[in-house]
Amino acid sequence: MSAKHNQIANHLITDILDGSYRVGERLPSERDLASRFQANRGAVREAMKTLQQIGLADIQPGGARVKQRNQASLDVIGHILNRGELPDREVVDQILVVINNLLALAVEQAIRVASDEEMEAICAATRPFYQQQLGQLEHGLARINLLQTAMQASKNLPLQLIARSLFEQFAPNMEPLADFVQTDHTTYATYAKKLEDALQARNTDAVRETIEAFAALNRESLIKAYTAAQNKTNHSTAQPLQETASS
Amino acid sequence: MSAKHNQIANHLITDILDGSYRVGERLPSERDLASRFQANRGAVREAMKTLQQIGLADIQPGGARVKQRNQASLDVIGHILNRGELPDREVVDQILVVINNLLALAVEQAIRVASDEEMEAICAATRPFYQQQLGQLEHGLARINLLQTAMQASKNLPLQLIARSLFEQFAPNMEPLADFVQTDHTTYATYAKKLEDALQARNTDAVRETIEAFAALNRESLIKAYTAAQNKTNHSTAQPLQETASS
DNA sequence: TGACCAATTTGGCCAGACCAAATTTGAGGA
DNA sequence: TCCTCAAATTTGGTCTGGCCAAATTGGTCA
Repeated sequence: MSAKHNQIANHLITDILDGSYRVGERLPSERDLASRFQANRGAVREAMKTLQQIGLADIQPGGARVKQRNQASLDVIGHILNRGELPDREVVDQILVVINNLLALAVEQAIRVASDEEMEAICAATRPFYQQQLGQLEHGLARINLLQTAMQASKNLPLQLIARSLFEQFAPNMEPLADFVQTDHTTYATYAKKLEDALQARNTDAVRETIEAFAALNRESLIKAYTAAQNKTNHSTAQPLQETASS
Repeated sequence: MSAKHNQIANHLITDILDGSYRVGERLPSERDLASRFQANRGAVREAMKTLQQIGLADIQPGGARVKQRNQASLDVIGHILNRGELPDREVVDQILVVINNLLALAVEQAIRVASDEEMEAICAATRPFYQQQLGQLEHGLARINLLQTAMQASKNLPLQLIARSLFEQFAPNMEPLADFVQTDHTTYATYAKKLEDALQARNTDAVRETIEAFAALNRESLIKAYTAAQNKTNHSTAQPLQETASS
């Protein structure tokens, strides 16, 4: 379905991430790979370029060598999460930590530089949480909207780019867990109200505090989702239905 | 000197960033570009792939279209900073904000998860600032070292990747300003001592506070550096020497 | 005017080839 | 035996020219 060079790239990325090649080791030559994948060297070449820009390989005349994971680009995250049935718990947890912090920073910056209209937009984004009865899906969308609105208002380009890159790699890979996530809407509503108050008071400390509360909430539901998902996949290898698991 | 596809890519990136192509507009076809740059289509192809992965262009059968700046990858930052004689003040300021926040987060996480040895490593990284008489260059290296040590200790992969990507695009582009930066080593030393105390007490709030103080200091010296650099380039178009400019 | 279909354009891929740089290898010398 | 240095090979970078499928475009017909 996807382009051939993407198939090749994904294959190589998976291999590298799985540890099939050690750090510093030389990857097979382009000609070699071309024959292995039954592809033209040009296609392999583009795949290699992907690896290079993702930061997994350092490619020079003489050979391409595998780089260390923590020397890679932010764009590896998606591939790291993509391995296995469920995304790596630890990395997901780390991402949540970072995203929450970025959100806090965005709001903090917004308080400094945003216009009244933009601040109002953020406040408006908090209201659905306690003014409306949201379904699981709508709740997720509302959270995304809050994040985006805050990023917009921060007027900080690097911050926007980071949040966007991170989120776009994060979100699609959380799909396998989606059915097992059960958000505590009530507590969320309480915190949302608190957040709006803090925003309207332009109280940076209170904002950060509230967002950390959100973070704790998210982490908690994540842990539950993981245990639920793991139970499901252990009991039946077939399709997991949306049965509810309680603590 | 550089590879041909890089030349082409850089040319196109510059054009897009300069606004030669409007958002949504179609870029010239690969064959067209190939003849313009007197290059082979394969080389152009690789250049286009670079644009795509940087997130500046969306490339499909039928044509490649320019994307919005805030939809790009984090990797555009370097190219954005690279335009003009001096990097864009605003973006540099935004990057400093983000980096300082990431550093604070890293230390915060380190306090949570790092071993005593790793915490000690961070503390050790703060000492050169007040135990030794550092030159301008050594001072910069010490700051980099502090950042890296903290990132290491945070054990947060996404955080490490973000900080690394951002910093590696940031640092080389600050070269033109390097001669005009004069750091207040004394104040830096004071804050460094405070930071170490906060670290040893594992006091998250104090850490964040201190790092914000660092941020203010950096921003201040940045502003001075910019005014000095601009005066220099205005007065003589030739090589700027390391003359000292005071407020 | 608006919907539909063919011709053209465009990206994706392929085959085979040449060059320069890096690596590997092997021969000669200490 | 071990080291050194040059030749041979490997490898990435580029080129020419061509075919295919999808997207765009333009013209035609209702």
